[in-house]
Amino acid sequence: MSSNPEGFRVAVPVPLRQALDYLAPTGNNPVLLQAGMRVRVPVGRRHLVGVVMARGLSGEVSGHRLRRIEAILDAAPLLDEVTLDLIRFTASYYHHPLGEVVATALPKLLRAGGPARLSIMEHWRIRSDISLDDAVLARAPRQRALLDFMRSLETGGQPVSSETLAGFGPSWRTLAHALAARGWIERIEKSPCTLASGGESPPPLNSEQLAAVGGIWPASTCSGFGVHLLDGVTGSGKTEVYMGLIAKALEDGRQVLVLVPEIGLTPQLLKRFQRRFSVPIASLHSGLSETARRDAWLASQSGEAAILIGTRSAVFTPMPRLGLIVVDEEHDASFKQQDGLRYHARDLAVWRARRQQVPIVLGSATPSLETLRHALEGHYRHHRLTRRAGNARPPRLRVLDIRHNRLEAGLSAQLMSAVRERVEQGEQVLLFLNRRGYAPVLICHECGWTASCPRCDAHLTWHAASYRLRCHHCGHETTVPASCPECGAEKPRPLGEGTERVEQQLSTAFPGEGILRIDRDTTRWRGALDASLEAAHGKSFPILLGTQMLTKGHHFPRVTLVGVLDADQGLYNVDYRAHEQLAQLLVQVAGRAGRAERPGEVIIQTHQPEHPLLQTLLRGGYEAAAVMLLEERRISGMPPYANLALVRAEAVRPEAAMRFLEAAREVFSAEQREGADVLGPVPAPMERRAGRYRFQLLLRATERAILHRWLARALPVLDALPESRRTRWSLDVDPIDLY
DNA sequence: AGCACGCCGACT
DNA sequence: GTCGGCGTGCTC
Repeated sequence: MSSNPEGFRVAVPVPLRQALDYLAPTGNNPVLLQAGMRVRVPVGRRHLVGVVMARGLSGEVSGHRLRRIEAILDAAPLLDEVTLDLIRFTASYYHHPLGEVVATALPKLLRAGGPARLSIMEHWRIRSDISLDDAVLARAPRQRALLDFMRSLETGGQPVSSETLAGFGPSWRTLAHALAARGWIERIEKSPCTLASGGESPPPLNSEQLAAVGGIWPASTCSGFGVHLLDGVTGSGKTEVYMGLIAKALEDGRQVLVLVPEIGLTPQLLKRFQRRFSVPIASLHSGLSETARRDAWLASQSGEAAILIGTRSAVFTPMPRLGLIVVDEEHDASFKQQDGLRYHARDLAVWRARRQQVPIVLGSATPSLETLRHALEGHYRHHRLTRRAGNARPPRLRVLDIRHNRLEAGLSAQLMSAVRERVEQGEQVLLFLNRRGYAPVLICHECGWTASCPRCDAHLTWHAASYRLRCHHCGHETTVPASCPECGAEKPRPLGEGTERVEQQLSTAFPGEGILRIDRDTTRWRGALDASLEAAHGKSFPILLGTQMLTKGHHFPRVTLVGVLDADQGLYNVDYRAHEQLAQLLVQVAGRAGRAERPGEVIIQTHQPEHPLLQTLLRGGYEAAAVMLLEERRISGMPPYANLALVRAEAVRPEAAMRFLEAAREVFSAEQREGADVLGPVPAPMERRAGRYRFQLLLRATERAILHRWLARALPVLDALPESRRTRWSLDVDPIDLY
């Protein structure tokens, strides 16, 4: 028998590193209160929703200061032990406040203390068992119109939500009830999961695919933890391997977590899974309402959903019967959160797989150097898919030396004639330029003045369509000056080119040919990207032109030529990851081209045709280039051969940020041990952004454990520094770029 | 993060 | 004499 009062460790949403101690609530049997339940607790003068992390008190706070839990919000733990462990690990690995990690793990509605109950979701479905009476319908044209509307959604017998039906018009409900009265449609309360029709039989897998499936899930039951790199060129059927594995996991009664990048591919994958599997599938992505997010989360947490497809934050969703994790396009930067809690969902997924003893598959045509190193050194199993479906041949890459060429809006004569040839043959061309707007710089040819952002160290981009100058870093906007503000000369001129200018040039060169531009400016509105991609698949646009957006995920089977207008951007970039990203980008765009009958061609315009990265990529493909880059990283002592953490600081007055980082440097130096070094503080590559001056301090260690012990010693000292409150600063463990 | 407390300038 | 500026400090 202990005389200690019953207490609990509660994580609350405040920027404190640890959980707080609370006494058990009154009037309840404390045995009922378990780790993973939400509670309401007093914090200062406020009342916040927290999550019980553990039973017991830390003992760091004297008894008379302890306060009592006010209310228990859950009858059963919302977060299981695995998820609580994942949260604890995330907080310690990224050195981030525990309560904020908990907040990331929960959907907003649950974070706010709302009930952990599914909403009742009203849906409507056309009944297939009752035949329609055309004569009756002819006299009820509005009802007929609603029926046609439901059919036009092409849900394949799936119920349609009331939200969707409301798109028909204000009278939809009256009409729906009339149709229901005739027995032609029915109202149902649907689960948050898509109840898949399934049944589509899998295509025969080739030997490589079979070997991958067999190597990852060899037994009839889950074989335990293992990390598998599924390294497959575009079109080699990685998704079929995922589905083969998912089928095995489902047969074993297990749940599957599929993480995808944030590029709107979730619905596409969801549809494919629905056709194949007849199990409930939940999805979590940015397009969902808060209610839908909460419902999908709860369906996964309760075990109802057999498959969860989600972006980054889905890695925190509890799944009681988890049997397999898939991370698709594992190299994609959107798995790393870029503000607040800067976690990498792929890395956390690997940790979670180990914790839950399940296999994890990392899929990519262009694996990150981190993942590739693990695979090459044998820590991860390496499964290669080298054959393209339908025996399509790989695209031919060609470097086009533009040093002595006259370019018209960024297009060389050779590239133009290649485009012309393909267009004349009725084929499709994709041109890639990672710069939107008309021109990145506006310059006065008399005095050399350029339009720059008043709040950033950056030029303003000229947008011709809106006739405005815009800063792509802070959103600042002004009109295009008619004359130079410096010398008064008429009409400053555009320098360099963005997609708008290339589009203009193309429409002059190819009058009457459809040119479709896809970038953030043309797809700003909801659904616009989908509509554009749809249009791109049709025959009306022989020429597609776009930014990075166009290179991810989508395949355009009619494209036989890809032109990369400016590879130099990536070659000259000083960031340590720039070459890796360029190699990935070139291989990914190349993957958009080619089909069985005719191999695709990729033309890369550059001023450095002999650059080792381009040459290695051309001769040996992505893996050869990646191996070369790995060697460079090893020699320069950069990841994955070193472990980095970046302290960023920003302030309106540059001295404030700099003073903090200088103090921080002192602290880190004092705590420094063998195998660690500090670089900086230095100004960020773009020193001033949105009116704030930005500086950074880079911490590097040979071993991960050294870095983390170092951070653990230094950060509490840093927190106590008076300078640390006067400037906005953050810590980025494993930064993916040094900006 | 919030939300207090606290000590110095322009207002009914 | 007070309302309110945001510097400093704390939250079990």
